[in-house]
Amino acid sequence: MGRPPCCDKVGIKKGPWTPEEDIILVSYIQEHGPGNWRSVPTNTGLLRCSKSCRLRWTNYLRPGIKRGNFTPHEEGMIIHLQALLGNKWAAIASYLPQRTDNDIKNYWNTHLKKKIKKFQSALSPHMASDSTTSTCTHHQFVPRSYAGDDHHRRGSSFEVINGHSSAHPSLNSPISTYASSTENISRLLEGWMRSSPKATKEKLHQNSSLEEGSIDMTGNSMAVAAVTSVQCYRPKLEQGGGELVANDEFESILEYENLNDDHHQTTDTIIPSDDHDHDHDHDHDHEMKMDHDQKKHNPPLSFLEKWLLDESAAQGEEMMDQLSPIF
DNA sequence: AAGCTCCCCAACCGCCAAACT
DNA sequence: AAGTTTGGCGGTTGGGGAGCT
Repeated sequence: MGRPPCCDKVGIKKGPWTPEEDIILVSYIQEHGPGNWRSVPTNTGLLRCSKSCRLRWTNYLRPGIKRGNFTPHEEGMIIHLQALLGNKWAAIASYLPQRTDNDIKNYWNTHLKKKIKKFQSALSPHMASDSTTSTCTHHQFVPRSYAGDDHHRRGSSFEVINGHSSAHPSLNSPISTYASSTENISRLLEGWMRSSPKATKEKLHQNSSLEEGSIDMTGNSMAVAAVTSVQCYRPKLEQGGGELVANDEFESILEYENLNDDHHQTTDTIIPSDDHDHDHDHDHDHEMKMDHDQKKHNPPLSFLEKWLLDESAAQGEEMMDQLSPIF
């Protein structure tokens, strides 16, 4: 009955991933694409459970990921979106294409929560009780409690277009994806080499499957395959967006959304059917296709999405300006 | 230099809906 | 239809680096 077990519990390695493991995983995914995580440990020989492989890929190795150095713009967006959506990190991450939900969650817990609390304390001591259910000082958005709200909690922040999972809108651009993939692994190895040159040398000798050529794979040749396996997705507001308790401004936007629901195409219908049979020989045609593909994978944002991004950018920066003297 | 504390973040854990047989 | 596993999510933890004494 049911599926076979994803992996045996005995002999499963835990803890930090080594560069060797990363390279094996990335190479495998570049060849086979993300998904079917159950078969990854078996096929790669990695002594990791499928879940660990998936997490490593989505949170660290996946192309297009930017790490650290959150800009004021991003900070503002996170604050804004957290106030709007609550601790829906996956949903928030869908509006910050280069960031993972884990990264945003960490940044919120380690930096922003404190900042907000401090800010609220400065404004009014009684407001600072719980920043996770906080109100945004600019918009007064009060998200309902998401705890126990399974329908809302399990809502996907991505609309799957091509039937693949592990989606992220950052994958909309194959070119940047290519660069980022190379960057991520190179950076990883660079750090590893720098931190322990001796250990690196020893490890390379120990692992016969990792000849120097394998390391070179982190360069262009390695990432080439990644381009072909890139999947395209777009962020989508969760169905439960209407449940938000909002101020007048926001309610009017929701009304606008509702009014336009009948006229809006869904994500599924907005994507034109596959037209790869067309002639792409000429450069012009190619450019046209590139443009078309970009539009196809980045359909126009809904009014709410546009508003959110615009407002987040503007208000976020404004908010950070106000916050800066306090910190 | 050594010891201590604090902080950050990668990775794990547990839960749940969906998928699968 | 029922039982089992996967994939995805949010919460939490602990190793290690940074800063302080």
